[in-house]
Amino acid sequence: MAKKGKDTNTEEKILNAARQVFIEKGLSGARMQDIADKAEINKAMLHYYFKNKEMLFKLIFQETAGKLFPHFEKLMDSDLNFFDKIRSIVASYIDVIIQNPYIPLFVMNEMNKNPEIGMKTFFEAQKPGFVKKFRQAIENSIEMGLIEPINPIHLIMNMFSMCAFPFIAKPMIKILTGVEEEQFRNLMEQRKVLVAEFIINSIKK
Amino acid sequence: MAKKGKDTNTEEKILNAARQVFIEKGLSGARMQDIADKAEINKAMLHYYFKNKEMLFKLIFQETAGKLFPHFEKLMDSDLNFFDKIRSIVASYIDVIIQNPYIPLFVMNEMNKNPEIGMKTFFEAQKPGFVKKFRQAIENSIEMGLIEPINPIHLIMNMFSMCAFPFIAKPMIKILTGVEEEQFRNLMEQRKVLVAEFIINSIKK
DNA sequence: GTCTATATTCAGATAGAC
DNA sequence: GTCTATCTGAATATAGAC
Repeated sequence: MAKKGKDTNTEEKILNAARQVFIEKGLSGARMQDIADKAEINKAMLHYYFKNKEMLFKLIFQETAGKLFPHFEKLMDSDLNFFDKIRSIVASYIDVIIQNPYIPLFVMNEMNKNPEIGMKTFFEAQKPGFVKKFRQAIENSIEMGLIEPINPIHLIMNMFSMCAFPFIAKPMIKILTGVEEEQFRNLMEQRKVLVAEFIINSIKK
Repeated sequence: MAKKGKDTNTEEKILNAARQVFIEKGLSGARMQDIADKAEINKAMLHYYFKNKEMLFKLIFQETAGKLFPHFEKLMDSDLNFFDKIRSIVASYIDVIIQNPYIPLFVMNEMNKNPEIGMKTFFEAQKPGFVKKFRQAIENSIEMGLIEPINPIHLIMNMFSMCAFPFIAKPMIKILTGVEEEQFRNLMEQRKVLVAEFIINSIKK
């Protein structure tokens, strides 16, 4: 609570540096030296503050994965109608990813490559209640004749796919379509509205 | 041309082993020793047949990336109507991924992490003509009043997102929804039809 | 808490016999 | 072509002075 600069103390500096390096390079690609350099300290400090590379990684991973499903549960509890809930989730989800574009690939990749590193128990604890609530909302909407019948799991997969995948596939999209950085950003902005309407268009009766 | 077994010669054995290891662990996570073990030879052989790790990786990557967009160009040239083209692409694309479920994550991840390793030029050469043809087909369908106006890039992104992303997110999907391996396979089978209809439902006039 | 120097382990690559 | 043994460099981790 002293200086309150951004990188107040050494621990903060390390965590900030580790976050950048791990998210950019992944666990196996990251180098402790890179983290030390970026934090402007030396390698020995890393081990003073954090037992080893794995511990440091686990911290960063769990912190990062926690950002993946922000306030969706509150959103599901709100009194918005079903379609507006979809609109809100899509918009805020894409917005989160625009702010942190590397997170989806980072999380998905590490979950595939390092299934043991505690992410399973982490998510099982975290298991966002919003999934259950979302499934329920879908089933209700079907019963009420508001939308066409569809397996809720497919609908949820479709939604998150269209939100997250373009960021994962960004390098390929840029090559295949010829869009540049700024146009890509514009496209992602558009998707905050477009994806929701695309979904609603498809399921509404 | 002698034995014609599956792993006839050493080179084949190495390539098969390298393919498995690289796709599972990625470039930075793969170990030459793992490849040698899996190929049932020793490390020295790897360097006898392939200059170094990078060369071997580049080969595997390009071979693998080449599988990503199979015969789509032929398909676009066929005389199927627009909706049936979508149905065909979705079905055959998901089918390819079911056969090779790790490919999307592998390719996307390495393109992000190792943008220099020649994938850019590779895809610019390969640049599947089907994208241009697909865009054209979408624009035609809009002009003909067959479908609602939509930016072709968004439509293409939506389609490939829904096809590929569930495989990338598989570990998370299994945790969040509680589905097991076999149910997951069933879901993916269903998507060969479901995704196309979901899209068509959304855009048809 | 922070640093320099060093230990240790691991991984990629090579030499050289057969 | 194939192997064993070895070299070299890199990366994680630790010891110990300040």
